[in-house]
Amino acid sequence: MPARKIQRTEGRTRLNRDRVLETAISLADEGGIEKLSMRRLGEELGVEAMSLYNHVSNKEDLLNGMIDALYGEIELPSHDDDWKTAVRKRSVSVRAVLLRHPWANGLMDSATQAGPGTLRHHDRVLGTFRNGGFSLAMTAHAFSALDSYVYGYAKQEKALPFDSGEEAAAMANVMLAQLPPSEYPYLHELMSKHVLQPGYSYADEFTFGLDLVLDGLERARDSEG
Amino acid sequence: MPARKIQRTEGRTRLNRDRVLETAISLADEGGIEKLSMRRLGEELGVEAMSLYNHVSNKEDLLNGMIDALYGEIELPSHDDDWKTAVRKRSVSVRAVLLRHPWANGLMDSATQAGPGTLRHHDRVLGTFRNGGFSLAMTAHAFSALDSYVYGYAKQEKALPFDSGEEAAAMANVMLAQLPPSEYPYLHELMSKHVLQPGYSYADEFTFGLDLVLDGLERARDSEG
DNA sequence: ACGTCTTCCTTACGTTGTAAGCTTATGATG
DNA sequence: CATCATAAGCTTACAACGTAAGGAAGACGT
Repeated sequence: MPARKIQRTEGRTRLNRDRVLETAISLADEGGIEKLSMRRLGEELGVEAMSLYNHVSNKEDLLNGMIDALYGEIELPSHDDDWKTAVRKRSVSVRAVLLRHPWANGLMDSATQAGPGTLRHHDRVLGTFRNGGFSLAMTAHAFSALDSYVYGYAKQEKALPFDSGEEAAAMANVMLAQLPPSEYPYLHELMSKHVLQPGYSYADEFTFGLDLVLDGLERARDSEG
Repeated sequence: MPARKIQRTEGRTRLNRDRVLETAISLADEGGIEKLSMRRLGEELGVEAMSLYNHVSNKEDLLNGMIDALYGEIELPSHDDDWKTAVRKRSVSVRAVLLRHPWANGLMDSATQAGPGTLRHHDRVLGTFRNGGFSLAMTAHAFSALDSYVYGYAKQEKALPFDSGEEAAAMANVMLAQLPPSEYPYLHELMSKHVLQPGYSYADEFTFGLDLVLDGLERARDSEG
């Protein structure tokens, strides 16, 4: 069947793992993770679904690979900065990546196997704390506390039905109208007198908590026996 | 067909939304969220899958209902405690609930519609901050920072392949052996000299970060203009 | 040119959520 | 008690899913 040969020669590149992962990521970016099926992914790559299994052992492996690829997008902490600004920049970058790929955070729960990108990233963050004068135990504390906050924030941010902007404000107004003020007085107060106020944006909460954690870590490091 | 009537009379209770939600929760607790299908849930309740749709509008509604039911398990902040211990107890309770139902955290991303249990819970937490002397803006900060940490921690805790115990230590040893020390020196150090040390338990990291956040919030409240 | 190995395709199976339409049980009204 | 509307349950069916099994076609070392 020469038709195939022509097609190949006309620029249809061969499949490989990276191309599969890349396409899977942009497919998930566009339509959400639930739109990513092996069949649709194959279609996008001009290939039958089963052909993907030559480069990925199953769907779980595909998802793990996508997560690991994403860790490569995160800006690693720089050696030129002091620990605090280095770690801070990294954290801002984590949030940016999770905003760009909203499906990723939920996927990391099921991602059992850490890939090389993930390990490299973690190693550099740990190193930044160690070289910043943190003891081993305090480094463990810091790593846990910081990333709990960062990933937790990203999770909340995604779950929230509002952040800012016209459309979101309209949505928040509808929510507020359905909220009995007598039953939920504090929620009502927060929504009407704060969230719906002009200039509010949930995105701004990120740096507050981030600096709170970073300052707390610095204090904990300094007051360590 | 009298067989059915007898069966009913013999204690086969009628279906209702609460019973559906309860059973779905315990099914997810036992076999993980991926084992929860409408067919299996029906089977567990002695009913065909389609019958569930009389009490739940679709699977998403079922999952939303499960989440809202779980919020009812969380210990609400008590009015008898000062804000810090009240909120602290609540946070410990959140973590306990998420440990009891490991599938819940990942589900909360997709839970668009907040139910009455969820709203009630949030309202009480907000009220605790307000009555603890937090301004409206600072309450928003506090709520965001604290819950980001708490839910983020629970997420990490579940994703981690180790925490403590014999079995986990064996797992960690295998991981360590596969970790090239030259490429990941800090990870290697942390694992061998800290995580694998007797007495280590990742669970202990929770209170460190929790108190760090709470102390930070107190300081922020006091230094507010 | 030939044999081997990889990549891709075809077909098929069991499982999923749920739409459509039917039957049976329940509870109010005559 | 008889009747009848409404709610609750069952049956069947469909499209989409992940992937096992095996065949065909291309790439590549010799």
